Amino acid sequence: MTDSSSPPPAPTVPPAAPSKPRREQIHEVASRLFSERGYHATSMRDLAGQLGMQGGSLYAHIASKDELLIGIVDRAARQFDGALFTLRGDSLPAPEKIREAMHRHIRVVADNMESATVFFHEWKHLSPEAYTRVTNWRDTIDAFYRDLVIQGIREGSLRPDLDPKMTANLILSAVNWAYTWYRPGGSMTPRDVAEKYADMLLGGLQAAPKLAAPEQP
Amino acid sequence: MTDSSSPPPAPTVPPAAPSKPRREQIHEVASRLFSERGYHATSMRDLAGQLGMQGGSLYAHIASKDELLIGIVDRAARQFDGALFTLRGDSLPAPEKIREAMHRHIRVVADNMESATVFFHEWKHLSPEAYTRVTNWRDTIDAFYRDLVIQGIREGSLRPDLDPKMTANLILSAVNWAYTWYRPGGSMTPRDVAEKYADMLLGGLQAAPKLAAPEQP
DNA sequence: ACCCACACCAAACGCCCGTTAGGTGACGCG
DNA sequence: CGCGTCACCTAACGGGCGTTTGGTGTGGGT
Repeated sequence: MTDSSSPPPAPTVPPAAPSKPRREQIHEVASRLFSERGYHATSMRDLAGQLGMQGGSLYAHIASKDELLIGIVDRAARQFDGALFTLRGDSLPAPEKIREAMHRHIRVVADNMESATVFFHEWKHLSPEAYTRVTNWRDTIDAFYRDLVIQGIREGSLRPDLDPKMTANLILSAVNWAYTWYRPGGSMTPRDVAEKYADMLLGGLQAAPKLAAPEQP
Repeated sequence: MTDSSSPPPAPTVPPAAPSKPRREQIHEVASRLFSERGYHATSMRDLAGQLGMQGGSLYAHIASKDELLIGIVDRAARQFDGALFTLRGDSLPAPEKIREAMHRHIRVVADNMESATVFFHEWKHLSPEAYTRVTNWRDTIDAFYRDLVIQGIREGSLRPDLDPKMTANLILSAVNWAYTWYRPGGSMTPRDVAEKYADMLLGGLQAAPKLAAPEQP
């Protein structure tokens, strides 16, 4: 912006500037429609109609309907990845790490309700390669939480009788299921949800932890 | 199976015996296909093919594809209802009641994996009346768990600082999400899953609850 | 023997699907 | 002005969809 000596920056054909807005608009609207109605119940003409164009015109910007789905699901997976895997290096005790992981996980869901919903509902309809890619990726997320529990048991911060697989399942149930009920406009932030969930999960629901003593004052 | 002492029960035209096996077969295969591929990705010709017949022949037994979906979803809802609402009267303390409810809930999911999957995935595609019916029904399930938590707080068996809505959400996350990972042939029975989940939820994941030494000895 | 209900088939209906092909107007550059 | 590019449109393609219609063979009842 400050240089006045150079010529206008190649206005003829931007050589490597494929970041046009229209393609992103299509992906955004597709996320919304796929999450609201489902992949197979959304037609390309529906999608085009929401963008004020005809069905066939979409193909000037995208290659196919499958490609749209793959793009949305991959994007969601990358969001989870980016949020969670920076935690691997941290040296927090396991309970804090679980709390933080739940917070980030729920935040990704909350900030990407539409693509997260598509991710959880439509991954079965991906093309075979994308399908196995997503399946393998999910296994690494499972392993992430499982390892986190194992670490906690080893360091003594988590109960030693925990089943790591089932504990990871329980944590994942809590954070994933949020896509069915969380509403971004509501009164709870993702942090609120994560804090409440982590408090309940780590501390337990029961009132008296183990008061073996007679409770006469 | 019916009765062996009475004469053959009106063999000419069973006047009100619509419980033919074929209709049930169709519903069963439809449950399987809808749960595996999704409602919109399953065609009536697919369904008929699995039963060794032509697409049009289905309509001698059923009225429409929508009716099939409604039947499957309603059946699943009735299973949950029958399992949970007999608990309303019981006078157990809340932790036992939560444990038992989770057990029954997970057992319904495990014993009806296919229709439960259809229920959780395809309820958005129901006809408007069935849609609102299912939505309202889900609210009553939410309320059931919420009331259960409120009861526990009142009677002092659950932590007084619990948010009943969020606690019910957490319990429902655990038991509902089971449809995504539970496999009936595996090593865990629904009871095993429910016991582990209830232990973790009620008792908490953390090792040392809070070594009771707030006062100086 | 007749009859009729039954379970199913073969073919078609109208409609919508994802996708492609060719055309049209606007715009910026030489 | 001429040219190319871009975003989009109109129209169509082949095919699959849910569903309907008019048979056809079979088997038990009278």
